[in-house]
Formats: sequence, structure tokens, C-alpha cells
Amino acid sequence: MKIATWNVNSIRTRKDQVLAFLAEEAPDVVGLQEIKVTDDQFPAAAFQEAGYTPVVHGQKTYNGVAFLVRNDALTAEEVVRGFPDDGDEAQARLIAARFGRLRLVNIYLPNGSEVGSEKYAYKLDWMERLRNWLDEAFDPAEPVVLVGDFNVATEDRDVYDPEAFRDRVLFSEPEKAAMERIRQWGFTDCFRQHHDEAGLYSWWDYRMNMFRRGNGLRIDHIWASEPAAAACTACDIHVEPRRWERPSDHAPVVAELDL
DNA sequence: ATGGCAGGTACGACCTGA
Repeated sequence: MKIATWNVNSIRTRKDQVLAFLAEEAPDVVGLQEIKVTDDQFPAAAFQEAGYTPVVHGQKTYNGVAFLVRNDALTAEEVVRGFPDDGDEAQARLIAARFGRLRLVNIYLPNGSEVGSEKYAYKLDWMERLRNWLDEAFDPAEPVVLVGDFNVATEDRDVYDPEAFRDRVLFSEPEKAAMERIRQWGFTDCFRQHHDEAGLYSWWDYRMNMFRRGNGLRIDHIWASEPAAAACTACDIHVEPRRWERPSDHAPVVAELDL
């Protein structure tokens, strides 16, 4: 099973790029983040024509997550949109579904804005809620995969200038500790099963030619529970789409699982 | 210390991202 995750920074703007990615990679399922549309505004017909069914948890202007599910491979069952205690006004940042034996969770973790800000507190709280919900809803002895834009870089080798980011948002100690607590639910970072090098990134700021200069962060992740991690034969960041015209600032991450 | 680029909203200037 080929699983991908991609923060597209608007599905309407990135529709053709996502279609090109589907045509090239033929993933079985893709977790999208920052679709920035309500469910009814998602360009579903174009993806259906390409053989993929969108399963959407949308929101106007900000956030929004979705799966694209290859019709001839998988069907989404037991779809979950948001945390069980989310109110009607909640930000659309989580969608989960069962695909056969596999439970797949797709998240757009809050950015946090600035250490010490209200949004930063919201981020840390959201991470704690995620861990608590994982405890309630899933069993780490089963195949569970968590994908998405985590908005946290966990190690120095995932940051182009660790000293500049030290104690700043995306790389602060409380964020890393909250991330570690989620990992301890029972996850392994699929990417680090297959790559040890520093300097492999999934996001580059649009400004200051950061991509051309090779200055990025690895904040988009595919984490797997023990049985899913044991089945992971490859995990790679696809840098090419970041070179395309009008790119997302994030690159897709792709994992192959022998499930 | 700040803004730098990009998308959305709504059509002018601001909010958010990371």
C-alpha cells in the first residue's frame, strides 16, 4: 500500500499539481492538509475522473483536511472528522478512516504562531488532545498510521539552522516534548527507518529563496504503529513538486507499506 | 526587530501561515 501526505496550501490552487502527482505516483491514498475549502467547494469531479474519491473535512479560508482514495484499491470506512469533543466552530484539522486492516489518521497540526502566544497554547493543547484520543480510539498493536503536517521538527538534523530555531515555534522544547508524548503512544517515524542524513526537508519558506538555498525543515511526517512500521519498506520526500510552477511550500511524503 | 512570499477574502487591506 502506498500512502502519501501533502500540505497543498489550497486545493483549488493546487488541483492540477495534485492530479499530476496522482498520475505519476498512483498512491492508494493521500492525506491532504490546508485544502482551504468547504466540503461543497472541493473540486471533487476532477479527482473522481482521475479515479480517486475525496473524503473531505473542509473549512472555509483556513485549515481543512481530506483523503483522496484510489477507487480500484481502497474504500474509506469508519470515517472520523475531528475530535469527538469538537464543537461546531472547531478548526478542521483531523480526519481518520479505516482502510481494510489499516487505521489512517491525517492531521494538520496547529502552527502555533509564536512561542508563548495564545495559538501556541492552543497547539500544545491540541497535541495533548491528539494523544488522549489515540489512547481512546486505537490500539498500538494494530496497524495505525499517522500522517500529516505536524508543524514540529523533532531533531537538529531536521532543521537547516538549529541554533536559529532553538526555542522558537516549530522547534521549541515544549513542542518537542508534546510530539514525543504522541510518539510514545507507539509510533515510529517511517522516514527515519530509511534515511539517517541531515538536510532532508519537507517545507521551505516561500520567502528569501529558501528552497533554492536548500534551507528547510522536516515537519511533514508519516508515523506508524509497530505492525505498520514493520511493514514499511520505503519512505521518501518527493522534492520535485516544490520545483513546479506555483508550488505548495510543502513537498509530499510517500511511504510504501507491505500491508 | 522587521519583513521578506503566498492564499483567501472580497475588491482594500488584512489575516494566517511556518
